[in-house]
Amino acid sequence: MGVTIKDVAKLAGVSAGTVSVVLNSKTGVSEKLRENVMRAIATLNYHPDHIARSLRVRRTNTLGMVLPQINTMFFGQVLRGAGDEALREGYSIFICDSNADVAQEQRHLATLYARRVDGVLLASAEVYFHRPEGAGREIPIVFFDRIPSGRRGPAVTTDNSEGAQEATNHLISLGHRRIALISGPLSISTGFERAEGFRRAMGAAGLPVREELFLCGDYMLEGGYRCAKELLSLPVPPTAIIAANEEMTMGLIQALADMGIPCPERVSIIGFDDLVTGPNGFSLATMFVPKLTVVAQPGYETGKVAVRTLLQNIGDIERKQEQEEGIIRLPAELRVRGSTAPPLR
Amino acid sequence: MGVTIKDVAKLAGVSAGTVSVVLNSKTGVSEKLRENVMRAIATLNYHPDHIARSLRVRRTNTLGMVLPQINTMFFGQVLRGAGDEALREGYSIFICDSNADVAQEQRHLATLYARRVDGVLLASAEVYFHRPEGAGREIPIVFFDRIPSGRRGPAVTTDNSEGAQEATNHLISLGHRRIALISGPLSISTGFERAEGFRRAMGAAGLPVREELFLCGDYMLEGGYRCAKELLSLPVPPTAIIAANEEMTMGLIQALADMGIPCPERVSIIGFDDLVTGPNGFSLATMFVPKLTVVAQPGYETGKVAVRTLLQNIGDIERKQEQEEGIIRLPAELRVRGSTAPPLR
DNA sequence: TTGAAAGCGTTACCAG
DNA sequence: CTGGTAACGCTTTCAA
Repeated sequence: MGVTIKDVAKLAGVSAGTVSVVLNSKTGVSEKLRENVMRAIATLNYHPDHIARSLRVRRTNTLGMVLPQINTMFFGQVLRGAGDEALREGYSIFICDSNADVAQEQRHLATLYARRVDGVLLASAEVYFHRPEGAGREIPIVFFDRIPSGRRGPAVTTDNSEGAQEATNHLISLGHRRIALISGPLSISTGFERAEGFRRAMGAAGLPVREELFLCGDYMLEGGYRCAKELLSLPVPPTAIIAANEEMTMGLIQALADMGIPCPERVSIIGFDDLVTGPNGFSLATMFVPKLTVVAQPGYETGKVAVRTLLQNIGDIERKQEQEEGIIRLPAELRVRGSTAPPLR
Repeated sequence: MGVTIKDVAKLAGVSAGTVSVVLNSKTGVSEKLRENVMRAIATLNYHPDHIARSLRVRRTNTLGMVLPQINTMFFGQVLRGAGDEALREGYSIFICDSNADVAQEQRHLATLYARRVDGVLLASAEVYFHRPEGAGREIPIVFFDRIPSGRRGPAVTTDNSEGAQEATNHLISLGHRRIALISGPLSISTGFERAEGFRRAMGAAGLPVREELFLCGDYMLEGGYRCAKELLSLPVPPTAIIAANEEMTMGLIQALADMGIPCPERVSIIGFDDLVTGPNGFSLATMFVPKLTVVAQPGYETGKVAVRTLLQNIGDIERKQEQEEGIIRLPAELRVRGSTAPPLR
């Protein structure tokens, strides 16, 4: 069926090796020969077999990406950034949704390894990362968003601590003192760091972090909803609430609506992530009433930088150079909108 | 570096071919031999090379998916459905964002063909589809969401006409007569079909489709915004507006907000697509004020069915059977919420 | 039931 | 600068 390099060689009256040289090296071929070969390629409509090439050169120009949730706005942005950068560099990406499940993540990783991807982008469901069982070979990994302990390799994430601090400081400067955090799991790096930024800002302002105002959610909508209800049912409820990720922010808003608590009059809220959708960077946070004050994460940039870092490391390994191992923290940005206001009285 | 099938064979004291048989056929191997080989595999930590295997068997267990916009709620759902189904069947998916650009789509398709994917899932940016230039081989394609004319091969999409009819009928039954449509491009099948459903419902009710109330947008937020403003600035504005996709719905809502027009008091609105995010099927449409009445599309199911159909066709080709060529229309569902109400007076 | 050998479509090495 | 030949790691005949 398929037309191979040999067919081209035959038609052009040269050897297969020569065709390969024409195809792969810019130089070292007489102009006449090159034209000859190119014509044969065109008439036969030849397309090199990427699989055969991969087998031979031991490089697939393929990346694997596994993340805990494919259809959220944040990861949607990451996907775009990663895809754009990969395309630019001639790489394709296998995208795998682990469903935040460790077993599924392992399964995906095993598949990716078997497929000989050149590198992996990983937002791991695991708290402590061990390389996939029996990978055989070492494949460069770049962690993004959440960074498991025990990792080896570079990571790119948002400056979560700084972002949470800014959010908290904003509330403090508005005059809030009873500020609550619906935190993510402290076992996940982003959850821990955001909690830590919150604590630091509170501490710096001489405000106590009351136990009943510091609730750990699970990064899921339902958890955020539950925590919000708990907070708002307190004898003395908080005057401001920060939710530590996009889904819990929705839960929080729903709880407010269900309980009929006006925002920002009775309680100010800040979400994490700007709920950006579509290619033009439109924020859904502006469609809520009131418009949501948020800490925006640079999702697109995260994907882009993660791919760039991974490609860099792949290159370094080939050149047997030292690889990057550090954590790259992309800046978060507080976007003040209508959901935050000074507390009553 | 990597441990190969030969290493396993050597350790187990058999030939490479035998190891392959043990690995790939359930039967025809003595129990003792099998155990022997398996032990060798375990101790060596051997993992078959998927690339080499693909080259030999001329099948990659890989699918390509190209879509015009990766980070929208609708396609996010499709991605999940497709990914889940592919995983179940042992396939991996290359996901490619064409950015709704024909040239980029062609580029992606060429890459996918070179990589010898077993099949392609395509939400095409092209109105008239031609197979990618010089694909060499015929690869099965399943179209999803939008269906270009000139296609060959099956397609799965929402029952757009029916969905638009239901939406229109709902408004009519509420008493609306001046109903406007912010349509998608009529060159795109989904746009055309939704417009057609709208027309049909209006016709059946004996209502005219006024020219000034039938605007063609571009499926983008800005376009929806512009159309909405135009409609609402009319001397006699419509009492109800339907927007034909998710981004134009946002544009419509924004226009309403900017112009300070109360919904549903002064104008009722219906969006297309339910803005579902996350794994639990949570609809963002419920977070707007008022909650949005929408025509929901079964995005997850679309992805799932598309993959299933594609795999079916791949199998049929191998068995040299006739392949499916029809259009599968998944039902749309009207979800009535707060943004639709009877017109004033 | 098992082994040997011939490819799958490339690229890389080594002669000429 | 070009051609032949040997891999790459696997599966699949075909014999034994």
